[in-house]
Amino acid sequence: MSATSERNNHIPKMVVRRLPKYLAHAQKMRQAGVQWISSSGLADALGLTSSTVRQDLTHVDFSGVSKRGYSTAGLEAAMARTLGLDEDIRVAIVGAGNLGRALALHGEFFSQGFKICGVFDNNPTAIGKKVGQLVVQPMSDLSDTVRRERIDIGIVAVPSAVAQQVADQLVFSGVRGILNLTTANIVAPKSVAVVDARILASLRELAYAVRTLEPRG
Amino acid sequence: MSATSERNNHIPKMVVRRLPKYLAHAQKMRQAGVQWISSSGLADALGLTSSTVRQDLTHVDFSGVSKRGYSTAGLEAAMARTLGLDEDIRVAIVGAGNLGRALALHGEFFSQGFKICGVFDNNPTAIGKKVGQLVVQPMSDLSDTVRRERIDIGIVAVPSAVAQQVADQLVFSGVRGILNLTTANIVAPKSVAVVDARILASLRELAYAVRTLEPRG
DNA sequence: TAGATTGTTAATCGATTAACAATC
DNA sequence: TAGATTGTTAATCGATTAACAATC
Repeated sequence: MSATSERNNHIPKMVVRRLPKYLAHAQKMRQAGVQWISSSGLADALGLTSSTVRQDLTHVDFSGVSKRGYSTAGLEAAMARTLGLDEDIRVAIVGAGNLGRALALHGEFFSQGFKICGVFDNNPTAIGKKVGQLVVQPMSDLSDTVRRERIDIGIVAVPSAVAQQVADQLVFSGVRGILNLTTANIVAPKSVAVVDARILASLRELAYAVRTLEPRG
Repeated sequence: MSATSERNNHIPKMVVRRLPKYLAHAQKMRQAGVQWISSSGLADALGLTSSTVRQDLTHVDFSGVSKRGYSTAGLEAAMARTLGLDEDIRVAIVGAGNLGRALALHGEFFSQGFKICGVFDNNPTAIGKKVGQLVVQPMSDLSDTVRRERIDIGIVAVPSAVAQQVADQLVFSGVRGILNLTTANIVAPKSVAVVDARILASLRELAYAVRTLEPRG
């Protein structure tokens, strides 16, 4: 099966969620000078089984080598290619509060192929202020900037109460994916992908786990 | 089955992940003055099926009412109780960079029962600076503060390269849960729960979705 | 009462694991 | 070659959905 057809085929949701983990680990290993990693090496590092790893990698246009395992550089490249990270992904952040600014300034995104191309806010006191190299723009500029800068993804970093409204504006402006940092549930047309960052939900999950684990000694 | 035994029983992982969503929606509805919500109302709002909603709620010590549905206030309380949010959860943030500071200042956590009790960093230029009401403490203070302040959860907001090392210090200090904001995979003993916030992984998931959705027109 | 909605059981679907032949 | 490790098939496990009797 060719790379193209494999890439267009459906990859199961749970597999797509793990691909970024393989990418991060392959990158780390390669940078540490490690050239080969086995399915069980990956499994141990990521808390999976070697079976899951091998099964997952069948969905990707990349093969291991008997007796040696997977080339770290090859795996890294294959993951990046499959996830669509071989070209830069252009991102806009809506909301210039603490969280929005922190993400805009978070260097790791740059080094991982995400390019922050605009920061937007409706608050007059925020508009015009600098965030790193960028200047906070009013929401009325959103559509024009998304089109001009060919922005793919919008990050919603506003209060939950206005999250849906901001998402609607992002959809209208033509973004193709939305990262939701709020607790609100965002509804979007099927042509726009929505992923929840779930920071507060993760803390709540932890609160549950903390109470459920063996009781405090 | 009593509340206690139900709470101690295993709740499936996917169900625990959805409980925070029910909580957020029930809270929003109650605040909007809505008293009752049906399983299909919840399903529509959260992108689930009504079957999943009813099935999920069987794991919780709370019942709906025929013909009316679920009381928003009762649902909110049951979710908070089940997740262990009926008392405050005490949190420490390690890493006083952009992301760590943003989370420390993020008001929503306070209003949702998470109390930030300490911010730590190893960088001499960060130590002693104020973050909201708190003063950034050196890492050498971590253990004492975790014990004195009875901190339950540590948030890892440091560069990925030192994430495991920081997690080890948190485990040693006695936290019972870790929220990992880095791309590193954190390994901890079974007695400490680890949840990944997956911000970069979420962006990567979106990058995949964006390329896979109908091609750009 | 009649009708809407829950709680529960059974069926389906998808993800994970186990096992092993093929490979280098 | 011998042995380690992949790729793949089949079995198991868990999550979701469908269907409907019980309920108010």
